[in-house]
Amino acid sequence: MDRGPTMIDVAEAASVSLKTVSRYVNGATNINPELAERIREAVQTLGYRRNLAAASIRPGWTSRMLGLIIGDLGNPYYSTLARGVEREVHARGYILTTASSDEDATRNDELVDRMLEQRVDGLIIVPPYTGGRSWADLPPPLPPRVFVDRPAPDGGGPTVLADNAAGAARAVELLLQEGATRIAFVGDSELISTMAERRQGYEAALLAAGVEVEPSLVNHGVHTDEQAARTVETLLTEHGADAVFAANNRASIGALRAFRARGERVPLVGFDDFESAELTSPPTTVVSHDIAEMGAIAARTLLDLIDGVEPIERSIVLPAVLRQRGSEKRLQ
Amino acid sequence: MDRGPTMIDVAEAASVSLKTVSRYVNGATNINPELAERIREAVQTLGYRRNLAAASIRPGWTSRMLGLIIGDLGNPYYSTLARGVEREVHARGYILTTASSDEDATRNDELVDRMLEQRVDGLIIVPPYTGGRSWADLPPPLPPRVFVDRPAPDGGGPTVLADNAAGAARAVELLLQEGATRIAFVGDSELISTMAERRQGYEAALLAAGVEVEPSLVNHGVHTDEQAARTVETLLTEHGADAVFAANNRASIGALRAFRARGERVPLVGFDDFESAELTSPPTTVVSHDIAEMGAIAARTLLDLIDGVEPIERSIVLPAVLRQRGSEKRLQ
DNA sequence: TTGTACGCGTTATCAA
DNA sequence: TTGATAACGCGTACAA
Repeated sequence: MDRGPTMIDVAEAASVSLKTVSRYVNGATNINPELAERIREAVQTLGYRRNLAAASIRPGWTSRMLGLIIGDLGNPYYSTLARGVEREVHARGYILTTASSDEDATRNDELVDRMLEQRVDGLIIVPPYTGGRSWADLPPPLPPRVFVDRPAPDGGGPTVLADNAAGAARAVELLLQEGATRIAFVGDSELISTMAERRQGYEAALLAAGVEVEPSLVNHGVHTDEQAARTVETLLTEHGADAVFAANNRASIGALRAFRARGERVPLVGFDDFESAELTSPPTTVVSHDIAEMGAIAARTLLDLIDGVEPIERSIVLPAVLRQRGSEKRLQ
Repeated sequence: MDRGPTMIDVAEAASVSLKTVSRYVNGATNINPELAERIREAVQTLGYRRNLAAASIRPGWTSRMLGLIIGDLGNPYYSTLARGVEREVHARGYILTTASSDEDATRNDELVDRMLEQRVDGLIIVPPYTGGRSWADLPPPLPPRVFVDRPAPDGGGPTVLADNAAGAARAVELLLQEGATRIAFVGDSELISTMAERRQGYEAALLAAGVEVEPSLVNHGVHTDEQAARTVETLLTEHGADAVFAANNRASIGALRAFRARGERVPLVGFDDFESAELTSPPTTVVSHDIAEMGAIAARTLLDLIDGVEPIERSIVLPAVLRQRGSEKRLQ
């Protein structure tokens, strides 16, 4: 099997020593121009390509590869985050290996192991919903690592989060201003930290306004648009909900489907923006944060960590902003 | 700097030779159970992790890493494709490094070089719109590689494509059936092969129906929704278009925006599905292909190639199917 | 079944 | 400025 020419081949072709080629390849300046030219030629004609894997096993050298583990690359939320990470990482000369954990803790741990065996210089991880190994139990040396979107697991590390509670409260306040009194909460499992926080924000806003929290209006465990649509339908027909806070974009889309099927809508505010929120009738109001920026910040934090710069804050929280588009209003 | 324990450390701790540890780690069966147990313990207590980068430089061994280069990870179209690739790749024990070329040929070539230096076992590439290096000019050995979504460049390799022309023709036929006679084409630059093919399908369908192709109705170079919205507005007010074929999803979204701004719509069929096509009023009819499946097929083709199995077909073409939802109809 | 010795492609030391 | 030689962590002939 042909593995391509090596430095030795180049050295022979250029009639210089191995070390001189190494110097040339690594951009050393103290090289006789004549030899440099011979080496350049040899590299050209042989089609030499350096072997970074071989270089990386030398002491003091690294792979200049980073690992990113997210829930699902196919989910626009995470791919946007990945894009933000990628931008920063490439700007600093690293490449990125990406993998989806499918929110499975075991799978997540396997991917961590695999990437560490591949000797990535650091990891950016969106922790799976629940469970998984504690970082405190891992054998040293622990790699530089940063957690995003959800709190770091036990023994974790620096974390970049969105302000879920404040964002949710902001959404609910808006619905209250519009005169709603029976605001439904529709979201995924409470075991997901973002969901629990958004739920807290929802309750805090209600309490602050003197509105009682009614358990029958709070719905967790909604994984798909279809489930969300059925849930919203039930909330409207059986529980007298007069507004909906959709705690993620699947819930928003489900609510919109339910409205369409019913031919009737109530005020709606969602959490997380989605591609065509502006195309719905009326356009959908959401609270959302800059996901790509969240990824970029996580990447910068990790790269700093690799360079030995400890982050000032152990946890960075990004604000969620309101994008008011009309769906929070009552029907005219 | 601590680089973690090596096989030598494990061998010493377990009082066995290096080779026995190597055998153990690689799952050889012919090991004295007693020694195996000692090694297991040593691995456990030392927290040994194998160094795949070091292993990969041995003859006959590889990195078990694959590279994927796409236009933009943040674009749902490509992230869906990436997810399809990832699924197959992980199932066969590989990890995937992903990178966005931003449709820049030079950037694409740089990424190819970097991944080859990192010694990936193969590459999956969405070729940038235009230009870039010819594969025929690259020095051997050329890595296993597969191209997706657009035709392979000069000297390329196996390719997985969608049937753009047939899909576009199908969309236009549907609009013709609804009685449209002045069907506008709205899409991105003709330099993008998918766009050129969709344009061809558009013209072929018109000609087959005996409808003349009118240049003023054909619009290339639309990159954003905003541009598309303005273009559609002009088509409706100044060129008497009575239907729109939107050649990608940005064009679809732009058309929907223009309709909303005007408070009036004409029949519309788009190419490529989008997240909330079912939420628009009416739901948007599209022709689309299975992007994740396209990625999965590309991945399988590459993995086969790595195993020495040449693909039967040099080019695999996936059908585009019609998802009829109502937007192709005239107003009642 | 186990171990010694060597090579993979690269960079670093140190003497020339 | 250059070059011989020794690592880096690992897998494998080949000998024991």
